[in-house]
Amino acid sequence: MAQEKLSRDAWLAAGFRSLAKDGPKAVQINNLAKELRATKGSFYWHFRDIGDYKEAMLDLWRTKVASEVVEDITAQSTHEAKLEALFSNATRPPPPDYGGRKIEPAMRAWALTDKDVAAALADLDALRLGFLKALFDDLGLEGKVLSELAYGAYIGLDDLQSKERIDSTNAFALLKSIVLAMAEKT
Amino acid sequence: MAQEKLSRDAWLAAGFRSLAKDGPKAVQINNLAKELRATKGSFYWHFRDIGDYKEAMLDLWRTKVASEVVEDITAQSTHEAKLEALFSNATRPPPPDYGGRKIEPAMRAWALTDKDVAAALADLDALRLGFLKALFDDLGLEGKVLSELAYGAYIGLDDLQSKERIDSTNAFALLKSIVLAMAEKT
DNA sequence: ACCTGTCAATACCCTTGGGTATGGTGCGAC
DNA sequence: GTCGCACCATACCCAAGGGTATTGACAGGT
Repeated sequence: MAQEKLSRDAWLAAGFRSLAKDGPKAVQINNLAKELRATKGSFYWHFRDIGDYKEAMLDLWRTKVASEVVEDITAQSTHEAKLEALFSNATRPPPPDYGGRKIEPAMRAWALTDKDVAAALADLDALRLGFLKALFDDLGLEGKVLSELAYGAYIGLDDLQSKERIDSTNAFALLKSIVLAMAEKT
Repeated sequence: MAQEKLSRDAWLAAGFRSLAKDGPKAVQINNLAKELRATKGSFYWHFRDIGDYKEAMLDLWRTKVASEVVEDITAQSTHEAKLEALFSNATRPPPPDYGGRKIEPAMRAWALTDKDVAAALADLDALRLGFLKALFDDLGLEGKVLSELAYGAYIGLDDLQSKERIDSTNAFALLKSIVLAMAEKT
């Protein structure tokens, strides 16, 4: 954490760590600088202002962290493999450098007070919900309502897990078995 | 909203409205005063400082809004009626004066940056999870994991509903039918 | 050796928000 | 009517945080 030259990515990673650790209001220039043992001088070299920084965080999050679940699953061929990939992805947290498991609840919290974050999150939600709906529809199930339930459970369990000492693997396994049982009926 | 004399409760209600509408960082003295067409003079008459105010909000929320679901359900006698009350409670939002449906996601967001809110929320989570577990256990189901899944879905759907244009009633109905089907198997 | 571009430290300014002190205003009690 | 208290407005102070300007350190190329 104490290196000679700081990079844009180093500042962004510090932002994700702080966001995951202490919530949206910890994403402050002075705070990040202290984390990196640097000063604002470096920050304002790499970023025009804090809006620019936020934008960069959202871009990085959208592409590198959040959306790759979809790509992971579309890579699979059979429906069973897709479901498998879906639930294993739901269980596996993002890399720690991008905030780990706490990053998404923190982003959703941030969206409450920041319109840009809210917009990015709305895009992601629509993407994931549409994707889930299509996946469940292909299985002959009621995609719309089932996708909402599943995604809701995903969000809520992530939030619960980030606050209380709860492991969501069992809950996801239960949900998976439920979906499988429903799919077999058709 | 423009009345002669302000009461402690009026300030608190304004806090809940602001919290639900614009997130945790909208709960500021000047902002609340503007909402109530008053000034800080009134605030500091009714409350010692902002910590005192937060404490009062949490107390009110804990007792009047959040916990009454549990009481609502324990009032029922049969298991079926309890389940019915559970899911109808999950669908019905809190009164608008206490922030309506958006209040709980906002509280969970607030918990990320405020230790007192986090503590209150942890209590509530433990209460509800324990309650759900007991209820499902009584039905002969795997209470622990099922309660986590159900509560996770509750939290997530609430959050989704507060951000995107989604109605959670169908998802809850589906979850309810799933629980009923599992209960019949025993 | 020197110049140039990259990167960062320091010292500021300005706005915002919590907090305080003090001075009103209305109204019931006597 | 005037005293006293509940209630609130006004004018401040202070710390924090975003933003800017200036200066300095170091490297690579010539």
